[in-house]
Amino acid sequence: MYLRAELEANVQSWTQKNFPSLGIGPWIRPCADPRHGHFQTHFPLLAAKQTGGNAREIATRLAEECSPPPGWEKPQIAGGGFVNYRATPNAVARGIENLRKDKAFGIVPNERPETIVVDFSSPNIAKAMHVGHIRSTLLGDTLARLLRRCGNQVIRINHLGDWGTQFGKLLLAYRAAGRPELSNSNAIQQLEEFYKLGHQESESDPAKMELARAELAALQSGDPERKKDWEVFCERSAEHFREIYRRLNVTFDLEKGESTYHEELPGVVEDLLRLKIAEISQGAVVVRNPSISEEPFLIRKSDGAFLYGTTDLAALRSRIRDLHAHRIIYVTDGRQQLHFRWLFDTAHKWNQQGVFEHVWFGTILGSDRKPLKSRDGTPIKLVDLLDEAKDRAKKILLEKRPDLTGQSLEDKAELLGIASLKYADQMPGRNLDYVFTWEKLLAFDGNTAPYILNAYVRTRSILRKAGIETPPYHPIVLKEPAEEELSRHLMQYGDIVALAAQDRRPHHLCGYLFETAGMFHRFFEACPVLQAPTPDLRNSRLTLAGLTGDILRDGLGILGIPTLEEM
RNA sequence: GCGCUGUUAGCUCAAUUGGAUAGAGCAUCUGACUUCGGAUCAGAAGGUUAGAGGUUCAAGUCCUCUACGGCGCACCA
Repeated sequence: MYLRAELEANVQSWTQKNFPSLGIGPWIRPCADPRHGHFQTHFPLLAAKQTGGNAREIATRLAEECSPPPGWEKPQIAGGGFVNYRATPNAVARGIENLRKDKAFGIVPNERPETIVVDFSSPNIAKAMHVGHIRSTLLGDTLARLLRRCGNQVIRINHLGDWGTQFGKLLLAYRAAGRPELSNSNAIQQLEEFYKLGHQESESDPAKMELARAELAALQSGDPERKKDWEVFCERSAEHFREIYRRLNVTFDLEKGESTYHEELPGVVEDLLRLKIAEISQGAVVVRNPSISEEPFLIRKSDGAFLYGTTDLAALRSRIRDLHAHRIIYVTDGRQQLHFRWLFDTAHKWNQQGVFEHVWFGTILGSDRKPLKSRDGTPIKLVDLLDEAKDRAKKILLEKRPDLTGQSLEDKAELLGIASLKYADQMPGRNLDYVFTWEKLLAFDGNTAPYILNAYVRTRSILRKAGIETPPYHPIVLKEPAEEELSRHLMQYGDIVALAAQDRRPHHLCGYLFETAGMFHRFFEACPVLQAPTPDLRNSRLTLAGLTGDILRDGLGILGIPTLEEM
């Protein structure tokens, strides 16, 4: 319990006793303006509104009857019914000493942990990953880590697009070319070209379209030769994905393609028909719900083929039935909102017991403000983006660190480039569309990963110079405003992580870490550590610097950004 | 047409979910150091939160309307 939480507990016990009908809060939040205090509550205003009482009177009672924890100043009443609180430097120092001993840095696990499936990334077989995949991959990865840190059991799933109609066109062109060997180095590029060829041919020639359909049907009914081709496509694609995920350091617990559910699809549709959830309309099988949309949700085409939604229903059921998920979180582009409303609505009618969430993010747009699409335009390949990130980082490193050469230069460039990319992608709120520019995604100045990493490096450098291996535990003494402000800020870490997890919005954590780094830089200017005026102060500042470093590393780690000891 | 979503400083974004005087970065200008790592810090300037009404002690945030973007609306995923 650190600072806010201590005060929260006191205030809650008072509000529970005096105003039980208002719920349990939380009531205490940090002051936006430090002149008012460190923390504030506007509880009296809410209580007055609900009970018809007088806000200032309630504020007075709260201030007088509910004393803050020891070491806090007397609460002050302000405005129409705010109560402001201020912790003394001693109380702050004690809080930091406790936080320093807490291996979780103030992150409190859920009281009721859940098994949560996070479904993210989901690239398509036989296609290169491109910028359109980056947000789902990074957001899903971070959410999985956030939810796990909050005490849940998390299952990360990559739901690969390995069974769509694109395989008919791909097989058509591939087989027409005599099923050539796919080279190790650029198998994906070859596959993309075959697909493009098959697509063009079948779009311009109805007979070819029929052939493509036949290829797909043959594959789906288990023709051995086509099955074998398809397996090669999958294997080669997996190699490509593995390399990207290795560089991004993203992992999955399960990689299950859509093909996994192929056999279950007829049963799903029959089930829904039998339960009168679905009906036949114009030869197709559909689910209706006018409150969602006039148009129905299609789960079987009139030619008998199944769709995206059918596969998703089967996958959803499997996650509940086989993985015992309480909650499934789908991380995709916002354009799929309607699809997921239909999916969740149908799943509930189907009596699938669970909580389903669509965590969506804005579309990545090209410079023309139109979505970057994979078929028209030129989507930037993820490999190229990662390489460019590394190159730009290397240029800056060569300026700042001319002593670096060889492998250590390569390694640092890779780390810094990808760190910047990851941070830039996660820093804006997730429901904004964003226009893709190299400059924005690969910035190294201002609110960026290098700024935060530099603060971390400074914390490590101080400890190194002091001859200390691991961050120490010393009593905390706070003299300067900069160190007190930093200390109070560090104690908000747990609250911010909880907020980011609950909201499924990691950008809160980005903002917090940026502020933390800024406060540390200010502390660094204002408070000499190694040359501190007294040994007690030196020890205190060493401890504070160590703890700041630990929290920066922990927070960046949640965002999937590794730290480095020097840069 | 219906639905979803957005519009905040020149640009890119925040704002603890209805709280007090809307904050950062970039760009511009001015300062600080013979550095516990300058990939830093301090300061200046920059705003009718798209517009108009409404709800209330309090609105960038909620409601209504308008304008302008983006997206989605049966056999693609």
